[in-house]
Amino acid sequence: MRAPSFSASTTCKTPCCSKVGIKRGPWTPEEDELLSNYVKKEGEGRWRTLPKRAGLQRCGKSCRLRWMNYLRPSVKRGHIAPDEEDLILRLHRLLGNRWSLIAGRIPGRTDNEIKNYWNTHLRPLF
DNA sequence: AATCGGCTCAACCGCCGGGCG
DNA sequence: ACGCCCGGCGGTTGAGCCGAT
Repeated sequence: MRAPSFSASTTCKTPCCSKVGIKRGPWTPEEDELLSNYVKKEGEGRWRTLPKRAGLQRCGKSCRLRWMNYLRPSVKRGHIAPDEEDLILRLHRLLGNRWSLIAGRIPGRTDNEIKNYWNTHLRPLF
């Protein structure tokens, strides 16, 4: 888990967290529920204004990331099977660090998950 | 039982390209 | 034709977990 090492107004320079009252860090089940329900009802997109509409104290990018990587029904989550690992290896040899391209060819896996898997399990082998 | 170090992985950041007014 | 804004991408971070000492 990550604590927002964040002092309200002075340090952060990025657009998405420069506003006070915008939450960062790990998502709670309540937030997941809010986001999940909203996107299922209204569809994906319009991320920047979504948090307000959904009643979330988050920036749009954070909502998008959370939905894309964890809440979307199509994401599989969990252990990478041997054939999936093999696919990742072959695709990476072919494409390099184009994680989203690789993810696009592995059903149910996200670019973030594949990138993590590569960095922690596979890259040390090279 | 307590501490230490390595690893995991959810979530962050900055940057960039494309679409749209 | 040309900025501006947004979403998408790749790289990076660090709290918490877990096994070793």
